[in-house]
Amino acid sequence: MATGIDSKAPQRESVTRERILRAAVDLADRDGIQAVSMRKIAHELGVVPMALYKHVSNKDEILDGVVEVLVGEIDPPATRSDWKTAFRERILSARRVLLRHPWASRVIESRTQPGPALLAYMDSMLGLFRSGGFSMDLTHHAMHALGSRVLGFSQELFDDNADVDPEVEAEMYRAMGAAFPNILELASTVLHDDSTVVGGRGCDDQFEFEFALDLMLDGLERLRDRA
Amino acid sequence: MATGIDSKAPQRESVTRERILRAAVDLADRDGIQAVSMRKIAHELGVVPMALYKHVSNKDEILDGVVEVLVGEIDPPATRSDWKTAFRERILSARRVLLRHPWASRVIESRTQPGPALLAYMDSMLGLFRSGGFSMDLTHHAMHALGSRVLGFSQELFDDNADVDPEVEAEMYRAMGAAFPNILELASTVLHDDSTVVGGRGCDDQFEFEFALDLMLDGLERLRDRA
DNA sequence: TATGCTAGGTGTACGGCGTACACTTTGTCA
DNA sequence: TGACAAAGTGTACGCCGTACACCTAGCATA
Repeated sequence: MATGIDSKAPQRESVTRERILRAAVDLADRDGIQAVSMRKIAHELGVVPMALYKHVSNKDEILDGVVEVLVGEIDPPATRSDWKTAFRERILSARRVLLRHPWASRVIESRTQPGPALLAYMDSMLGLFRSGGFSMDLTHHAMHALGSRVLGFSQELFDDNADVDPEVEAEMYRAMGAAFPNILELASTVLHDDSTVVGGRGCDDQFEFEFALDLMLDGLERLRDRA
Repeated sequence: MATGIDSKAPQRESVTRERILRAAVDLADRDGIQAVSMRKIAHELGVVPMALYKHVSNKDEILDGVVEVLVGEIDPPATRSDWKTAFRERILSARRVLLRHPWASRVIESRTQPGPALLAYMDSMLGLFRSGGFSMDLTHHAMHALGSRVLGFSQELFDDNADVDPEVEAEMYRAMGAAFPNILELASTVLHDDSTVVGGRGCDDQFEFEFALDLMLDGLERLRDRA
């Protein structure tokens, strides 16, 4: 009681690197990635923007840190499973993280150097391949081939999550019909098939993701066995 | 000579949508994508920033247009080839475009809706699958699986083009050794193997790209034949 | 020839951004 | 008690996209 450090008074919890990262994640979850600015993070913490610079050196460092936080949310690899199951499960765990944080893939893509958590994740994924009997060379190619899929996302060419009302969409397809017959046919096939699919959206993203993942894993396994 | 529209005086060529797009591409090629701003484009055209808004409605429209320009640079599909060769060649042509414009993949990723040129490209690629005897369903999954690879790029997890001097890099690997043994082993394998590779860099990106592409195409072909 | 419309270009301004730099405040220990 | 360092503040700069009012030149019509 003499020292004055008694944790009595709540005294407006002070800023730390960790609180900054948490605020950034929360902000992105709540208001989207474009809401993550030094000013808004600071506001969230009840502090002036420049105060953040006592704990991080710039915004990029915050984004790097956010990626590390996200990677930290991925489950550890299952022990006592064959390499393929363990690998697949871990990727699907990463994917669940990304689905919780829809803005995350954009942030990850924007980073240019991996931090310790991401390195550890990659190292562990490499280890799974090696334990499955893959040569170092093939493991290397495999990781490149998988690309961002090892983190649970794939780069779709355009975001079909845009919510256009079905009427407009139907009109669009009609207009496209003459010029783009294959797209038209694809659209009608997909829309027809998926009447039962969750959300009524065009395609089942989870299915497409696992389809592509298994296509790669099976192909890689075949290459391993051929050698 | 009476009308006054004589094309004698050069009279400082006026702004058009096309000149705006060309200026944007040139600017990105020369100074990087972050240099593409309304102000800089306008400056490039010898005009005030707000003048651009008489020809495009906002910056997003310019970026959409830039993507269309890029897609227009992709070679048309080879006629008289089997589906796989034609498909592969066209993707590699798209890749050449992206290598000419290293900033392009970032712009493409940032777009949310495809324009006419991209739709036409996709339609034609779908057509190649169909002509190769793929069902509409399998074609659909194939396009999802390929993702941005149909446009010639793959989303690498981090950009190993960062130019760190080899000494620093070696030190990094040494430090990593204990914590990330697999990465260390991979790095030494790759660095050893690639002493002859173009540019002396870590990996041969073109090889990795084609490796992954062929892995997918072969896998897809097998699925087609099984059905 | 005079009138007025229109397309294209201008100037100013606003609110956002990241962050450099100089400052005050606060808490700790000698 | 006084010094020092760490944490937080305030102001300012140069960027960004773009809303809005304005000006100007060229043209068709009366």
